[in-house]
Amino acid sequence: MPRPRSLTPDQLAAAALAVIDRAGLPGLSMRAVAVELGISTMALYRYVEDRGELEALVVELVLGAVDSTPPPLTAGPWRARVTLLVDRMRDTVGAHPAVLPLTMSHRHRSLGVMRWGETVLGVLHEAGLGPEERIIALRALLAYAIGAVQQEHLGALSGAGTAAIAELPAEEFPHMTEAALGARSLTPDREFHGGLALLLDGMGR
Amino acid sequence: MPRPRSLTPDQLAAAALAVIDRAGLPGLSMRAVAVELGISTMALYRYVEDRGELEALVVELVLGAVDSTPPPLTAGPWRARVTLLVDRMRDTVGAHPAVLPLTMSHRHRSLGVMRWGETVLGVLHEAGLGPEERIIALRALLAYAIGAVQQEHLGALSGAGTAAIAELPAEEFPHMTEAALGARSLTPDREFHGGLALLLDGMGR
DNA sequence: ACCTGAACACCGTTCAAGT
DNA sequence: ACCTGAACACCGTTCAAGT
Repeated sequence: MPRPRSLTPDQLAAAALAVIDRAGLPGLSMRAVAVELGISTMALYRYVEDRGELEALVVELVLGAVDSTPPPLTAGPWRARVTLLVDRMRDTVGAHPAVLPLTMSHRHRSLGVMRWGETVLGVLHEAGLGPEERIIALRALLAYAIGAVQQEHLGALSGAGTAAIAELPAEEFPHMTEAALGARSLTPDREFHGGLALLLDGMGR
Repeated sequence: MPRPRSLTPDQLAAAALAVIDRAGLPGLSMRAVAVELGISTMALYRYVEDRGELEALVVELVLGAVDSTPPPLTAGPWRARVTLLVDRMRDTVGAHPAVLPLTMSHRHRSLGVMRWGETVLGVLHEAGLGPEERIIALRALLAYAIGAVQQEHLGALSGAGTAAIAELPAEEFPHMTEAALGARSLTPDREFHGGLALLLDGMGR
């Protein structure tokens, strides 16, 4: 229905993302985005069917920014290259954690993510994984990356949550309290790469 | 601030969950929950500070339902027992996928999840993992389970997304299109357990 | 003192009234 | 034909008016 005029979808999404970065996800509204763009609220509907479509544009903008350049062979063995790719995805999503809930309400079919997946599959292919192994590995890597970013930014068991866990009754939660103590020195980065290493170990056989 | 009267937090949460299950997350409103309970809208504020607190109660209700009973030793080796526990978490979250976005906006400190984590750590302990290995493993399992459920229910690369991937230009996405073909016969269950097996393999060394 | 309905300040979206 | 502001039907929450 939109008969665009002077604004590109990317400009719309960038304006919405600016609103989100400034005022958080609750601050996102059609009116706020219109003000950000200096147009009337209703003018937004020239470009977008409804609010959901605007949200989808934001998701595309954020996820589409992931770097899918194939890591050079000089980056090391395939494990190192997959790690580099997964790190890029983590950084991409982690750059705008407030957008995370939107990725869940919009079945994104981001070309950027597709290209990233293509690159990952290529490395896994070189690593000698079979066809089905590659799919399972790719999806597991993506599931882990997304879940880990979520936990890191809003989860119960990581980061700030650790302190709360340490205060659980030790009689009922002996392992949890002990784990919380051990986690004091565990940075989010080491935690993320530790879990990723488990996945990569599993792929190596 | 609430000076509860006749309703328990669980009853509030159950009413809100009923609304969500019937009308979806967008259908959740203070007014709708009040109607569900047969009380005035403002009476809700006797039990709850604001809408966010009500949402948190829903998250607690859903996640708290996870079965944390230690799997009997007869359930098999530790891998099988961890798998059983992770499956339970997957089933718990998967039972109300519409609630998933709420788990992201509310740092849940669910006792149920804590108990589940305690049980998982116990099995990992018996499996011979060291203290830090156990934390990393637990968090990786949780990240994977959450991310996988999300992908399964709303993600881009799984389920219905596969068809769209198969239609990508094969020249630019040779691996993706091939993977989509191979994924035709890959059920969500096998996919989930395939990825989980990768993690477990990594823990086994 | 307690409860609650009207009211307020928002929201997404419709639509008629302007050009 | 195009654009847009008022209006509508919601929303969460405040608060004064009722008991």
